[in-house]
Amino acid sequence: MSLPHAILTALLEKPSSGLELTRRFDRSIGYFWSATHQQIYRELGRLETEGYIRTLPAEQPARGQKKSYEVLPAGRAELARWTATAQEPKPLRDVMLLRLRAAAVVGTAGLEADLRRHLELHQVQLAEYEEIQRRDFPPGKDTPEDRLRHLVLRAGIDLETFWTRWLTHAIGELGELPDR
Amino acid sequence: MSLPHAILTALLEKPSSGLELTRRFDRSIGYFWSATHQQIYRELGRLETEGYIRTLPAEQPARGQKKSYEVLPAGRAELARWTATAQEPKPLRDVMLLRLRAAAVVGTAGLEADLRRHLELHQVQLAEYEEIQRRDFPPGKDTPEDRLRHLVLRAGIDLETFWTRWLTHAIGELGELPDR
DNA sequence: ACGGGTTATGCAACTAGTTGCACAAAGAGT
DNA sequence: ACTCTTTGTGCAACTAGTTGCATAACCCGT
Repeated sequence: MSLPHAILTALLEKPSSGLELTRRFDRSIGYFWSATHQQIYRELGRLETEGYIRTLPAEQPARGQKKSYEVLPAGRAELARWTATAQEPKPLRDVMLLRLRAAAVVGTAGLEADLRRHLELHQVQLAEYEEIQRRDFPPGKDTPEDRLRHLVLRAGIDLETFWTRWLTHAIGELGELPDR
Repeated sequence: MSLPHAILTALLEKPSSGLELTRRFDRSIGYFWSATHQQIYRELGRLETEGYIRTLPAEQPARGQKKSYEVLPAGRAELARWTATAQEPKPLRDVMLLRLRAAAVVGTAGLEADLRRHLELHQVQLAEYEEIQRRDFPPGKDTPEDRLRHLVLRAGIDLETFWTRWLTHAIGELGELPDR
């Protein structure tokens, strides 16, 4: 149950409309907590009725009818509470690993092509993260906020590095196996 | 939609009853695809009506009434088809990363303790994987099946290694930050 | 033979996330 | 003026996973 908290975080970083949030959930926050616009609109509605957020007084009343939201004190308190609450790490759940395990019993036919495709996707993602790191975290930037956000980015970089290495290794192993 | 395929894989490795499957989903397969017994029983029912598995002719008819299932040819074919089908990697979704990002706006109070707790959990998991590696994959074992399963285990080991390193680093960074 | 734990199976309700579609307004091209 | 695309908002239905509970049999000590 973390989507509301992801939205509160995003809105605290910058008050936004539903669509703006959707855009930011396609990058930035979305890199580790993705959400579709439908989820976001639904959740904005809930957060509003719970008194955690409110619509910003519209500058142009109902013209292009873009509704912007901001976080209320209760919302900030709830986010702080949630952040400090212990949570269980959710167990790994990965389809590719399952497919490899299945391949051990039904054969590896068709697997290698998709391993290569995934490798490329992860390489692209890694490059994107590294670009963000260059752009947003040059040596000087280290306010506490920067450090925390950089930490999160580094997790992304290290994870993508892990996947590219592992997939490269897996493709190598698969090549040595007799086809079945 | 991978649970049925996880079950087919498990049943091909060894025909089992619902409870035996549940046990194996607490280790082994469960390390990368977890499931509760309720999910498993429900799915066994579906797989049976679809003609992918069948109950083994009971040795003692309805005594302790333990029902064992085995995979039918159609089930094996379906698993092979699924294994060869390209799939999109699902985007990362991690609560701890989200909490760090939230901490950048509402403060880090209460975070460090849970980071330490997670570090310990990941260290335990890593040790468990390494034990399995020692036990199940000594140098000689390298039939194709072994190599594939070892590959999966290594992904687990490398992932846990990543998390322990990253969490250690994160705890260090947090220590340097002024409390808020 | 009786109460208490363990083994084994399963239903029902709930929650979170996904998919598919709908609709209205604004701007852009003809 | 009039279709066409884009922007922005949102509902409804579906799917997968989780939680809570129910049931029955067997096993064990008293």
